[in-house]
Amino acid sequence: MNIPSPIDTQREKFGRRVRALRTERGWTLQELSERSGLAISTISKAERGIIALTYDRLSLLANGFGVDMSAFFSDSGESFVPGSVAVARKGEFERQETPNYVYEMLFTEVWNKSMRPMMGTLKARERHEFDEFVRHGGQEFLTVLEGAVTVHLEGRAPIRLGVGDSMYFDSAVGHLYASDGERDARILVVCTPA
Amino acid sequence: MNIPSPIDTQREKFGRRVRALRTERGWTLQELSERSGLAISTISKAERGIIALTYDRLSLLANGFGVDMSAFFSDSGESFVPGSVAVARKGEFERQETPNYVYEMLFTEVWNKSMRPMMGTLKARERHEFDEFVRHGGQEFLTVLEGAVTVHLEGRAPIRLGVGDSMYFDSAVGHLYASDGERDARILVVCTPA
DNA sequence: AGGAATTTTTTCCAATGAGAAAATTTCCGT
DNA sequence: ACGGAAATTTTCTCATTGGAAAAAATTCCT
Repeated sequence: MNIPSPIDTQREKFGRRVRALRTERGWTLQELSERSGLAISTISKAERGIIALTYDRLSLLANGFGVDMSAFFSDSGESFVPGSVAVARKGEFERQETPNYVYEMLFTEVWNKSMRPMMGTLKARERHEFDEFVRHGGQEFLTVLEGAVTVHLEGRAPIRLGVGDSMYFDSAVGHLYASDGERDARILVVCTPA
Repeated sequence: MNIPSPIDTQREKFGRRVRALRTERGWTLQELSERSGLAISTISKAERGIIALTYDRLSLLANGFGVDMSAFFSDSGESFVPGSVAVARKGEFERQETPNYVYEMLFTEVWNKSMRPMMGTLKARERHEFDEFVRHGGQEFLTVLEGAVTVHLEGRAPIRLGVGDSMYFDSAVGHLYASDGERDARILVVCTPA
């Protein structure tokens, strides 16, 4: 009856997504059924790719989850499951150390994020090493949490930032951060991929 | 037969959107039919909200238009001028005030960024007003700069965050922030568009 | 206006989705 | 292992969708 086709895998993918959303919250079919108004059996079949939900059921389902419809389709890959939530407690970050920086990458376990946040500590120093400018795709947001920072942008005058100051720029522009004060500086950087 | 319901208006809204997408391109039903593989009559009915397309037809339709499925449900953005740099000094933000929050949007002048950073102050209060959950496309990063915050996520237990804690989640999940301590809380939020 | 070509809507029937309830499986504690 | 409760899948039936073709409406000529 059912000829295997790209649509079927699509459908199955969708089903897995729904099931992930549900089990992640620890809900049973019945609970989701009550929240969304769909029949238990309908959800069960949808999760296994046996049927393709109609638009209106999809809408109800999204409501039941308390998510926007687009959550089902956002093709942020398979890894960042729609509806995902991750919490990182202070200090629970993955440390990455270089002579001049200490970076703590946040949420490395959540793949395919559309943002890569990291906390950085810039070590105080008199004279800067000859760091290379960094260039990459995407855009970059930087804010200073403690201390003072000098941002060097290729082809521009250095920019001094104090606590509470922030910057937003195209990461393709060569860039380089340095602590400016006597003490170490703390910064929060968020990058987007190319 | 058909009892008028919120779903119907939903459905009609969707239909109008599809029709807009099609006429915008100057396509006839037939042309879209050939591109998508759906029958002319099916598209016609869907555009007028007579029927609710199933997931797989929706998928085909998106293909026909050459867009991602989520395009049906979210509005779009354009591009960020390559090489852009913007600096925001502390306090130079655009203030946006509500009874419970004060948000300072950063870099509002840089259009079509791939991130929307904002500094928020959550006013301390005993009992929270009945704020609606907020939902939108994209993903969201939150870190606490001062005070303590309780994050309410639809369908989940509230999450308490202290200074230095952070979260990363799918913005499609209904969410709501509240100050948790005696004092106002300061947070930094970065969103990506849908 | 009239008529032909094109586009959209309607009709009809086969195929598929949706839900209630029964059957099965999974998950417990004992 | 066993029994029972809870969760999931299957079955059965009815309602709705989806597509081919006919009917109606619109557009575009002369």
